[in-house]
Amino acid sequence: MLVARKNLKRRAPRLRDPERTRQRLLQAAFREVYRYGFQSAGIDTILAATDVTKGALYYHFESKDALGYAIIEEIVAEMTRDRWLRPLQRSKDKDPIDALIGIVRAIPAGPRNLKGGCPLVNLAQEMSQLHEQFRKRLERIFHAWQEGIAMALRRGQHEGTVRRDLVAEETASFLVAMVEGYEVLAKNAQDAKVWNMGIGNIVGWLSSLRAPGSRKRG
Amino acid sequence: MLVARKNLKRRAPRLRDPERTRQRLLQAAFREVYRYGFQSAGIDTILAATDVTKGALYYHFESKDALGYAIIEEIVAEMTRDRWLRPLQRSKDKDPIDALIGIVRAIPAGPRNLKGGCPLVNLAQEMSQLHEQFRKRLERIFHAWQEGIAMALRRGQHEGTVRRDLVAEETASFLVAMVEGYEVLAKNAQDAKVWNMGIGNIVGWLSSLRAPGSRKRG
DNA sequence: CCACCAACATACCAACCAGTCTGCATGATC
DNA sequence: GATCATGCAGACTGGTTGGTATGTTGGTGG
Repeated sequence: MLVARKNLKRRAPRLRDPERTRQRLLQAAFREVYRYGFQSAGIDTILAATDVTKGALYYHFESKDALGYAIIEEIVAEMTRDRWLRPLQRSKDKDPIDALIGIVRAIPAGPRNLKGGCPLVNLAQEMSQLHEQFRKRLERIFHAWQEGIAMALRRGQHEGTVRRDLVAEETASFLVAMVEGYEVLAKNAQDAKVWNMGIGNIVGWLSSLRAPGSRKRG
Repeated sequence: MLVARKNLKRRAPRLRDPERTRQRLLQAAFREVYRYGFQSAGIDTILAATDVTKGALYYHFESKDALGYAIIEEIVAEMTRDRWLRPLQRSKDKDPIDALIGIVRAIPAGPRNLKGGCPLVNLAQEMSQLHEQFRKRLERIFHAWQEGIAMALRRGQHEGTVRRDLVAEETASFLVAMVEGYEVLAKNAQDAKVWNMGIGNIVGWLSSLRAPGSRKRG
């Protein structure tokens, strides 16, 4: 007598908006990866955070690795562009030191960022030694970041606002290292004071890059 | 008629040296954790790298977490003491800036360290937001590290070799952030040139901490 | 020489994991 | 209005995971 019941309870009317589904997946996956790391982020956990199913995920992404690549190239890279490269582009008529100080000061110190640290560092630390495909993609971001800073510094050297005795690429990498380093310290301390102290130190160092005779700090 | 055969093939004469067994486990676990991260390091993989069995592991360590704590407190902490705190102690009669420059220059840039980065940063990045017990133990190390540097700087200020206008704790944390930051960059780039450039930048910055009138770089 | 305990060895387990497979609804096309 | 590809839904699978239960030694005190 057992009638084979079809137990397919539709959860919601199908969206039929594949691009939107893809974006939802990407965002949820990013949050999970940001929190637990790529390796420890579970596919099922990601799906549970959305109303998307496994079928949809593997329709849009070939594998978990492919999902990771998309996170790096579409979300993490975009964050760097948004926070560093575009502001540097926008302030092409200003003193680059001022622009950099403004950018560093604008990095949010809210509890979320404090807890999770910098997504770029997180992924790089976890994956770059294990997975060459991840490493290459992450390095592109680091490179673009440093190159953006270096370009601004070179312009400043040309315009006379930045000391001419320093090598732009080296100084740019130094700034990146400082930011990333304090990001690590603040994340471990889970304390906004650590981060604010770091900002202060970095800003002070940035000021020391001004060309002698250039405007002093306002 | 099936006689229950005892299939216990002894692998080697029992060592009967529990402390040695514990150390072997710790070292193998450290290597695995260093490579793959704590969460992704598998118990079975660790055991496969030694000739120790699961029974022995769970005799010496209550859980995987306990094993992680031991790695932090007995291996990672010891590395920091060995590389930073003891050299600073030993050079109590020297200029602390010279001592710090020597220490930074002595950080190995070989392919192994380059690949894996700094174990302290690796663990902190992975665990500090997920697991309070890990975070607390790691923070103790960071704190001791910074405090060791700060003490040396204070002594230098007292003796007149270090600028008096800087706050020792802040400067110490800045140095730590720089080292950790370049550690991240070098690990991602997988390139010794990045690390050497970082050393150069850090040494240059350290030199700028000398008190005016104090001996110039030799 | 026997009891006992530290120090393991090994089989086993439930939970979880990334990934697959089959099926089905829906809008576009002819 | 039949056909078909797109865009999924969801059960299932083989392998791996940390952890446990139970057994087995070698040394040692009595």
